Amino acid sequence: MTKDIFVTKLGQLLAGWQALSPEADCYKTVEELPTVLAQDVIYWLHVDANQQDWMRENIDALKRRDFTSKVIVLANVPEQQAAMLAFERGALGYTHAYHDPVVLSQVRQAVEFGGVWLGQDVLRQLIQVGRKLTEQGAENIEQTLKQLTPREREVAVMAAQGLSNKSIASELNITERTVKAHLTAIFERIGVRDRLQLAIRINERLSS
Amino acid sequence: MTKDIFVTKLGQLLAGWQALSPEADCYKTVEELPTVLAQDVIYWLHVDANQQDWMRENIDALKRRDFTSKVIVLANVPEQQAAMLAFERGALGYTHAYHDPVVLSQVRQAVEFGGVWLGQDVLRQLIQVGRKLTEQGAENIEQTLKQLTPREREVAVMAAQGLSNKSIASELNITERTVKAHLTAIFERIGVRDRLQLAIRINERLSS
DNA sequence: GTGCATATTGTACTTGGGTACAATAGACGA
DNA sequence: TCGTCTATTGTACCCAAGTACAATATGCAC
Repeated sequence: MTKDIFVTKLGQLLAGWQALSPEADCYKTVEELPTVLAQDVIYWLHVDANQQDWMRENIDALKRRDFTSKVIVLANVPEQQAAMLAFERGALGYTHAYHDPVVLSQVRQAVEFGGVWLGQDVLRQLIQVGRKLTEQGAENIEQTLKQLTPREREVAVMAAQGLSNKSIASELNITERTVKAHLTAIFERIGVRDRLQLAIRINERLSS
Repeated sequence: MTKDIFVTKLGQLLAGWQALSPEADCYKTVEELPTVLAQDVIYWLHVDANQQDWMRENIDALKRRDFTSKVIVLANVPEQQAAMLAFERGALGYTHAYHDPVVLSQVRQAVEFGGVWLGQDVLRQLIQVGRKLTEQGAENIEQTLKQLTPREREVAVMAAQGLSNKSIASELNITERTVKAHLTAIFERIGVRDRLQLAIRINERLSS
């Protein structure tokens, strides 16, 4: 059975949380947590407004302890910004701290079964910006880079990041001349005329 | 009580779906659906591999009928691409068609309670690309460009698009020398050393 | 009127990027 | 074995980009 562990500065469970999980443990900080824990644990991290740094650090700490641990963030004041930060650091859920136990149970189950939980607004925002990048991005870039040999790919990416031929050369332990040779081949293959065009083409949607 | 309506080319419910919702209706196409329906409906759209167009059209059709309708996509072969397309069109869930009824029930509840459901991999991809755009993106670029004079902004953007000094000059009806002067000022102000760095900086997060 | 910011242009110079000729060597499949 | 692909390097050359000296004109705030 999955165990719930709450981390909240309050030092005790909110009524809703207790209803959700009567036998849950509760700690004030991540540091207080015992080093050895059961396998199946869901951590509920309670976060006040304007504590994004604290949240991030604590998620990181939990992930360090056990990379597979499942973390759900309970926000007093849910914000898209914070939500995305949370998910980026590896949280699997982000929801309102004062939600109905029914909803919280919902969130927990989603996470328990390997899914994630987030509000529609958060998702919507992610979708809008995310899709273009993945659709044209990943795909097109891959398509573009796939035309190149492995070595050329290295050079192409480095050049696109703004490195000089000299830097690339010393990075790859080859001469500047060789870098130039690769670049000439790259330009030809990709169909651009110089490294600036290459950078634009590659960075266009790569920003992953 | 929420009603489940399945749309699948199979013409009948899979065993798992039946277990999930014994009294669910089932249609072969969206067109077959009766025009008037109960309020609380969750549509399950069953999609084969390589049918993204079909999926998109059907989600759109369901949304047209009732903008608030909740759509969950059941994919025979789940793909991130398709998942993001689905969410973009307004779907609230995307999962494997042959998942265990327990999981499906999970998905349904999440959607029923106003959440969404998606796999970790999909989310992860969205987060990575999405966050930067929203956080640093538009904002930082504006911040960067705001340091420049109007004329410099024009030049900066054109240079970042890969235009040569000569092109920019003729485009703006000024001499190449003037373009260079602007660029020198731009580099100084922005804190980059050449037009490639400028392009990277500007294109970095502009793609929104 | 005196500064200050903006926009414009000139000449001369340095330098990094890119191309045009190359050549050499290893890996690998037909 | 022979040809093709990949990776490497050399010399010489051209040119766009950028800098180092500038100067000039306009508009606006104090």
